[in-house]
Amino acid sequence: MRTKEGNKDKDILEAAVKVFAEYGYHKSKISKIAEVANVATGSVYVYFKNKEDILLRIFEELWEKLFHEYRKIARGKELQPANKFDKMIDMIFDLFTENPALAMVFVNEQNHLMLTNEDQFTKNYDKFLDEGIFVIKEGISDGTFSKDLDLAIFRHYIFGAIRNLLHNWAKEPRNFTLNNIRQNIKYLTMNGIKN
Amino acid sequence: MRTKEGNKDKDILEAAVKVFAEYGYHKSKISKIAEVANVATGSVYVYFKNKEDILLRIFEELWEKLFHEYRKIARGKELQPANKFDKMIDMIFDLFTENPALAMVFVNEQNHLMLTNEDQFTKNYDKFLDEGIFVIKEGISDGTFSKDLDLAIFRHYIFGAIRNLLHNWAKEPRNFTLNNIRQNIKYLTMNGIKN
Amino acid sequence: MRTKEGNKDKDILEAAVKVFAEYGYHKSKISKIAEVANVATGSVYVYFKNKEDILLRIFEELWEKLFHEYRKIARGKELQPANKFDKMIDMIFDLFTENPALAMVFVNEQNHLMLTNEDQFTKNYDKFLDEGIFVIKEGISDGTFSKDLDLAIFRHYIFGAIRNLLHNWAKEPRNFTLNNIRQNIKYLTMNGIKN
Amino acid sequence: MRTKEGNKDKDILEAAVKVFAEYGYHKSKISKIAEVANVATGSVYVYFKNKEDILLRIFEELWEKLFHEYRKIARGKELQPANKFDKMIDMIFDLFTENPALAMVFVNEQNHLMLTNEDQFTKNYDKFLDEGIFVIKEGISDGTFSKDLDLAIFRHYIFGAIRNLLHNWAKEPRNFTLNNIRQNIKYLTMNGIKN
DNA sequence: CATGAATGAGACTTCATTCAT
DNA sequence: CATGAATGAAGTCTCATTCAT
Repeated sequence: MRTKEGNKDKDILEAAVKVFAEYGYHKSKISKIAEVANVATGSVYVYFKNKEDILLRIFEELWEKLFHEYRKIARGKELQPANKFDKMIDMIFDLFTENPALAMVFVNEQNHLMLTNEDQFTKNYDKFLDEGIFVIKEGISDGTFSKDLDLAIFRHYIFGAIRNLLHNWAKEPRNFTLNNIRQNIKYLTMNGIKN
Repeated sequence: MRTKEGNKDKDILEAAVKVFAEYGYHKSKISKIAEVANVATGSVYVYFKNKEDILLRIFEELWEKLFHEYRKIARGKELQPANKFDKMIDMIFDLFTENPALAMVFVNEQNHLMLTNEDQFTKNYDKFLDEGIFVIKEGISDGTFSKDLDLAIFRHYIFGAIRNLLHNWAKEPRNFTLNNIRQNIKYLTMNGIKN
Repeated sequence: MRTKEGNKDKDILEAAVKVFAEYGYHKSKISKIAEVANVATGSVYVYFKNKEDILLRIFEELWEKLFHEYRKIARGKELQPANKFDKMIDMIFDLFTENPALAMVFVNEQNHLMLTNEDQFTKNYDKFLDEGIFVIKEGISDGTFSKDLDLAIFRHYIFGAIRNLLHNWAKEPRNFTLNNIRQNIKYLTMNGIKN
Repeated sequence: MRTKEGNKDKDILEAAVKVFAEYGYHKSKISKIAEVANVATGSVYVYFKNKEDILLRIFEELWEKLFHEYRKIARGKELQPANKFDKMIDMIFDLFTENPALAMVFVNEQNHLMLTNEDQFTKNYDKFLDEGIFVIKEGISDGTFSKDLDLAIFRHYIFGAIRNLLHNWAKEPRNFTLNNIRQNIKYLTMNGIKN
């Protein structure tokens, strides 16, 4: 047994991602998560208030990360809007390439959180999407993107498209090259929105 | 004997859509569905094998309907591919406009079914998407749509985009006009794929 | 379909014997009994008060029959006690040979009835056994059987032995010849009790 | 952590014997067993897979015990076959004298297990009976017992007789002296089989 | 009488959560 | 902090029984 330096916190979170990805949130047992994390069942409750709290933390860390990366890209001065958008697509794909299980959870368990923690959840989700929209607006201003775009709609459009492709990829990775997916998304979306 | 008055069958299905939409599949109790359907708890089991069977039947009826409509559109001789595509978007939006709860279930509970009934589920899902793809291929042949499209990817792209928009609309209908959503989808996608 | 002249009463009883024999009382469903009897579920309740009542009637008819046959043998003037005893063994074996399913029910479901209908049940059971004991007493009087016998015990002894053999035979008829069983019982018991 | 105080394992088993004896297997509720065992309902499922598993374990422990005792008697060198047989009768009576409820379960719930777990059940049951038959064979060899005995039949004969007497005694102990029962069984059977 | 759809009480079992050590 | 045995609330499903036709 490798000795852990006490990152039980993180171990549990990682285990939970794996387990949620495989069985879905509701069919995932705390005892299974604990087992995968190499931790006693009771220990889970030392670090997390309850089962839902685990899911919440998974998303929080995810939004946090996504938001910061997106913000960095969005507020950068060097790139053009089209390139920023391009980079944003890349960013999200890179993240989930490293952790397909995370993609599954990200895609499938959002609804559960929205049903019970709507406010807290939406806030983070919106902050992240807003950074994307920031870039689109920039592009509209400088004439790169069409000014007919309804941004409130576009944000869900692009997010839904990506989410669904990630889901299908994570479920059956051999059906698609992730790189191929990302190229197609860029192509389809760019054509869709450019002026 | 006590003869069937009305269609308890259908009543239960409709009640289930409402309840699943509101609470999500796992937090929906059979007793609640029965209550909404105005039926005794046990009666649910006269018509459905178990809880999952209800969900399965909801989707089956949905795929059935979607598939037939799509097939009719796809195989028609009068319309151009672009118009067929247009009509397909309309069709799906009309369906869910009439029944927002169905949209919620459609969007959120797919994953659960795929986890447990993958084969049966995927078959119907694929048949439906194939009809859409049929039209895209037609459009590629006659030069309407770009031949660079990767159809395996596009099908998930467009489906994901629509699904997510429907979800967000069904959750908070006042945020969007459905009509607006559909126009934007058509615009974005058409631009994205046209030659 | 053969037209029944309305012996639903008997049809149900016969079906119940078959079903109880195969599944045991508790796992037997009324609907299954009705199906085997070629009758609607509800009709069962036209003829029987409830499930237990069916079992009760099966035993009642059985005791009735056994009691009368035994009484006839016991009170006859021609035979010697040893021959009467012999005939009694034959009688019971003949009955169950014709209807192995009845043997199964007879053997296995007695306890259930005793638990809930003790008085009613015991009365009939005792009346039947008493006729057997009557013969034994006769044999003791005339010196055929040992006067050391405790009749209260012997009645359960011989009945248990027969019951268990019938059970094992009914379950796997090819393991034993019924005739062989009956000869052995006679031999063992006769030796056991004779003076 | 909460450590095991005492043997909940055993407590539940003992409680189950009492409850099964009183109500019969099917009418016994897990909650009742838990209550008698002074344990929470859920705890039962920490130690046993399900209700049937409890019954199975009761019988397993019983066969185990009976088999070992019988084997010890059967394979001993000091006693004569007739004395071994005698001791075997004693042994079984001593066991159930200490625990009448066990006798009830032993007698009444066998059939349920045979219906669903036939193989596993029969194996242990047969092993136990075989030791008894071993002694009978020994007695036939040395001329103590009649060589006309059909052993396959005799085993069920004697077992059924004992079972039924135990049942009737356990149900109404004041009707019989156990000692009286055992003497009569020995007498009847010995006479029945001796040469 | 006959029917079989409808009922709803009831029991098994699961599993998130607690808590004594 | 860590543990995992213990808990008990809660929900699915079964099926004997009823009853409107």
